[in-house]
Amino acid sequence: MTIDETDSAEARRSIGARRNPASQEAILDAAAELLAEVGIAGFSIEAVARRARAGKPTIYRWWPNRTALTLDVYKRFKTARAFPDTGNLRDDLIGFLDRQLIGFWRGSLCGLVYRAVIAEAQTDDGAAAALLAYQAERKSVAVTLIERAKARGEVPAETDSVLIIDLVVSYAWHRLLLGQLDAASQEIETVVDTILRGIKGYRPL
Amino acid sequence: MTIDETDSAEARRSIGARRNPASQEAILDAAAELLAEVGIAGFSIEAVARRARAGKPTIYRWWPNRTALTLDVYKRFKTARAFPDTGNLRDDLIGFLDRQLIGFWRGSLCGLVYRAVIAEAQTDDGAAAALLAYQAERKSVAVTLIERAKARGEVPAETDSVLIIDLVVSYAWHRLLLGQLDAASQEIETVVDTILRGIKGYRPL
Amino acid sequence: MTIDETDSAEARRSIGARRNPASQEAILDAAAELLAEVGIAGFSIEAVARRARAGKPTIYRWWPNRTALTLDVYKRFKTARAFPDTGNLRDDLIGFLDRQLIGFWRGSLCGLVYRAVIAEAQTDDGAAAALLAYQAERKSVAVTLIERAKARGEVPAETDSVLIIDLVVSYAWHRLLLGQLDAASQEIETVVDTILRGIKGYRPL
Amino acid sequence: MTIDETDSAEARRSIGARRNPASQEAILDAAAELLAEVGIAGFSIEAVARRARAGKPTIYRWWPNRTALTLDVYKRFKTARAFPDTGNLRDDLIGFLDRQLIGFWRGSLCGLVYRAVIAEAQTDDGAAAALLAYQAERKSVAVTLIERAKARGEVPAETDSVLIIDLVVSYAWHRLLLGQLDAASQEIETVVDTILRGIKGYRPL
DNA sequence: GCGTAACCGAGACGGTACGTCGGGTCTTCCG
DNA sequence: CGGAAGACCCGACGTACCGTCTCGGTTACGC
Repeated sequence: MTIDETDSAEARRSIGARRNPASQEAILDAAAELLAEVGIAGFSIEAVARRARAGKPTIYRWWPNRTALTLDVYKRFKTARAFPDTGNLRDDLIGFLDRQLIGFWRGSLCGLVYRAVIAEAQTDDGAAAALLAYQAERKSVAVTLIERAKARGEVPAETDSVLIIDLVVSYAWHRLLLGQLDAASQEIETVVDTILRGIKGYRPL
Repeated sequence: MTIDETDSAEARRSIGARRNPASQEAILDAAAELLAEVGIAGFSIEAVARRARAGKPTIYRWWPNRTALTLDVYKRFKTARAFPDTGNLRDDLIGFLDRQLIGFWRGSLCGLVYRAVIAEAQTDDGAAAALLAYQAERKSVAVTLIERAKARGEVPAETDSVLIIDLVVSYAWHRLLLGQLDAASQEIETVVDTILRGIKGYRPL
Repeated sequence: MTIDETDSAEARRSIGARRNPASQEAILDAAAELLAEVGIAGFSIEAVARRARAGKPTIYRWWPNRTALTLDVYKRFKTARAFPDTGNLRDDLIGFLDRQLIGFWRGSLCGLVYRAVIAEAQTDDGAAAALLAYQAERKSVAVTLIERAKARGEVPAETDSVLIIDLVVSYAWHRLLLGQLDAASQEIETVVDTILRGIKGYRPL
Repeated sequence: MTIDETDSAEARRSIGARRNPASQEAILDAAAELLAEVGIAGFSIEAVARRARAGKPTIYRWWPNRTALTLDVYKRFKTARAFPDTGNLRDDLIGFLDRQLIGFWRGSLCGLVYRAVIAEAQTDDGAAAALLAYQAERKSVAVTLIERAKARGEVPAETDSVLIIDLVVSYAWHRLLLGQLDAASQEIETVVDTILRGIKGYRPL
């Protein structure tokens, strides 16, 4: 973890009439540490301020509510991860599920953080909006996978790209929210195959 | 709604050294009403007690925490809903999505309540366990849809019934949690078709 | 202490349509024990009922409120103590202060209990009334000391007996309520002498 | 009463990172009013907070418990009252009893408040210590009455000044705690005379 | 000799208050 | 103007007792 301890540090002072990056760092660090240590419950603005040696108003100045902060912690961890073009849709989607969703959540705090964000979005309208916006942006990126396949002639042009991505993401969310990421990582290929080709041998009556 | 007003009722008394069903009813009623009126936020034990004209200790006596109460409210609404056999899997699944999940959540408080339960399950371990158990039970019922199709020869015997149901349920959860049930109800058929047959015209390279 | 343990005893049953002395004993025992163990604070009807293995209504049936119970505990300890006639008022009053008030309170739980009663009388009207009645009764007995002295010709017939007793009792209360019984027992004789003869050598201008 | 109504006032805001005197005033005012209106019972932190439009935490921030608050209310009322020198001990003591104790308690809330303080001192150790300290300070002032008389040659130098004051104060407490201040104010002179000269016509055997 | 009345234990009930925690706002002071 | 600090009001948390009530069972007394 790239978190440097700030507990015993000298209190940061203002650096004049502009945002102090050190404070923002300290706050995000503290938030991440808290999430790691005490989990979603017990993650409060108050606790973050205490640990970061920051004033609550400093937090509220830059993040309108707890959700925004949580989401920022999430984004911070979400290093830019490209969507490498494997040349075929199946492997693209497998990689998407594995490295951007399930595997990514499993391997870091991010699963925890994202669960927190989703939970808050059920309570808080602002959080819901923020999450929706974030979702839309992420999906629009993921949709390029499908568009690439269309360009290759792998799937027809009239394919509903968004729906396909929705199905993939929905599956990942479901597993995340039920704490079943481990099981999920076992069946990624099956899931992708099902979404691409449907039920093998399906014979409608 | 099957809720009869209890606000102006005479205060309930103890009926001796055992649980007073009227109180429990009033508490669950009040909880449901509150969820309907103010949503998940603002749904507090304190508010429930006020509206139900019940003492807080009476609530805590029977429900260890807010999650338990919320789950009880959900179960209360979840009337037994059958899975009518339409004779083909496609219509079965459409009916499942429409009447048991998306449409059901849209048409009542249940969507709201379920969102609350899922949110709390991210914070509270007990809630998570309760939700998992409930999920497992519901899914095991839904799986019979697939099994019926297997018996009809509609799908091969080796089809992973649970995965199919998981995909369907995942999609519904995703829409629920993002507050997109209305949009979801428009594309139920497309979703089912995709899950059954995959991407139409998919031509793997 | 004459308290026999009742915790592990078989629960007492009703003995028919009359007061069960065993229950009353157990309740008073439990109350006394609690006062001895946890002091005035933490002495609650609930705790008494638990320890005595009695139902709360059984307590409320026989004692209208906590104060009445406390007062009964006090009376229970207050074994009949006569006012032996020493033949002169000074020794009578010294004995009264020493054996009925200060020394008596010092040597047992009674000081504690009486402090509790007085404290409750400040809050509870019923308690105030009960205490007043008890006071009146006790004082009327003590007044006989003065009447005996009148009969002996030791003090004039027009002496205000009640006032003299009031002064003696007031002094004892004051010391009790400030937790200064130990110091008080040292100056009993001086107090009595002052009350009987006033300030020695007082020469009004 | 010097209490200005704050019920309908605009809610006080924070005045920055330091104690808001307006809040403290409002809280003490509310406490005094409550004591005046509903007496010692029903005087709760909760009720004070409600009436003062203050948060409970604000009260607990500055007063560790109810006793501390009650004592502050008492001190607030205890305006500096001098001990005018009448030139003779009898009138000095009568004035002391009448204006500093019995009459003072009768004429204001102070009797009520002081009863509350004494009651709480029986339960709470901190309150007991505070009361003792207050008592000691008050008595040390009152003792000057006797010292003045000594200087005048009215009483011998070896007179136990503290004991005389104790007797006077004890009598006042006793009447206060039994709610007999009205009766007490009738017999102030008799009490003082008895303390000064003893039982008139006392003839020890 | 049998109903009935009062007692007993138990414990749930609606309440009130407790003392604590956190949310989000505000203001002061310093840089 | 930014940032630390911390007080402010508010409201919810979960707990402890209060005094009342009803229950099922038991026993003694009176008809």
